[in-house]
Amino acid sequence: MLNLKNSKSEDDKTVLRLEEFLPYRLMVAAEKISLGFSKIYKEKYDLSRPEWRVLASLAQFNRATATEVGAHSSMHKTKVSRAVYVLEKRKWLSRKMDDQDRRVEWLELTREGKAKFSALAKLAKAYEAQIVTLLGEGSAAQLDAALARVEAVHIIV
Amino acid sequence: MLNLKNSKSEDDKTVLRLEEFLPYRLMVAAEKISLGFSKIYKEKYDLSRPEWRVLASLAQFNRATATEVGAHSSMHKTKVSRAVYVLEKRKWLSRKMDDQDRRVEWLELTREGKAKFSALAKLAKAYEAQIVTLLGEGSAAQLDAALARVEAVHIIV
DNA sequence: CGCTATTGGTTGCATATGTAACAATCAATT
DNA sequence: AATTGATTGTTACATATGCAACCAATAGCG
Repeated sequence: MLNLKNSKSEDDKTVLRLEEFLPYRLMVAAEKISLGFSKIYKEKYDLSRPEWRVLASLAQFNRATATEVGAHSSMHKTKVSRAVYVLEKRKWLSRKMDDQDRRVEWLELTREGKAKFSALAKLAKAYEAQIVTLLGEGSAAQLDAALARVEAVHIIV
Repeated sequence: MLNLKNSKSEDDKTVLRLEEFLPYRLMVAAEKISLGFSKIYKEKYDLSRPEWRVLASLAQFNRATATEVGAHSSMHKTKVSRAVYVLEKRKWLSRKMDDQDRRVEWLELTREGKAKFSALAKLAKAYEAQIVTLLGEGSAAQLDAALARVEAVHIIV
């Protein structure tokens, strides 16, 4: 029998529709969802994304090293270093050298940094709630579950 | 996990866990999934992401303007412009001025460009298949459906 | 027509980023 | 103690990016 499937163009491995390609779709979706909130912290608090992430990490940890912040927020250490520098200049965080190991410095939000973060966290939750509403609870739960799977996956390449 | 319900102390609006925040999770997941494939086209074909997207778009359209490519691949026109320049230099695509409207130029992959894309498309499909396998068909379908919802949503901010 | 507005595409500039190299410090081994 | 290696964080450099300004060409409209 003839293999009719092979003659169909949809099976051709050399054809690919970008708008159906998972890495592309995920990236576009992520940029879309992130853009909305980044506008908020950029316009209202003049923060970059790395700065926002450092802020959020320190709010969680109370006290952490730059390495820990980077691990927690999936950022390269140079990004963390630069974001910390800016936040320190703005007096949203303070550094304190470790007594035992003088390579590490402990980062901590100042009172002002904590206050700013609290306000921002409210906006973040409201934004997230808006997204969930727009998606619908069902789709949001689906996305949540799918993301958990992606997070658990180990890609070898 | 998304906190869809109003539970106990976790619903303090001034507290936020970065690793549970949807925009963050989506972005990290997208970077993770995209990184694997970008390594392939960077290392094997010395392509940037914008270049890869232009290549894929032109392979689909056969013939398109830079504006069309940008719309199709979600890229700013300057990114498209620069990617087109590089691909033209490498003789992977050719430009031809429109006869009617001399502002627009039609882009088309050369024979070489098409050949390179065909090879790359195979790798792309294989990569995507690997991701689907790793996620499991169920989670992959979930992700697919959730992404479709995200794509359909209109964020107001 | 002739003026203005719009569109397609490029480029200058300032900013953001990753890589690699670096300084400083600590750990491990001899 | 001295040497070697690893770790923490910063910085110089090259590249990538978005924004705004720009040029060229067309469309709209009086």
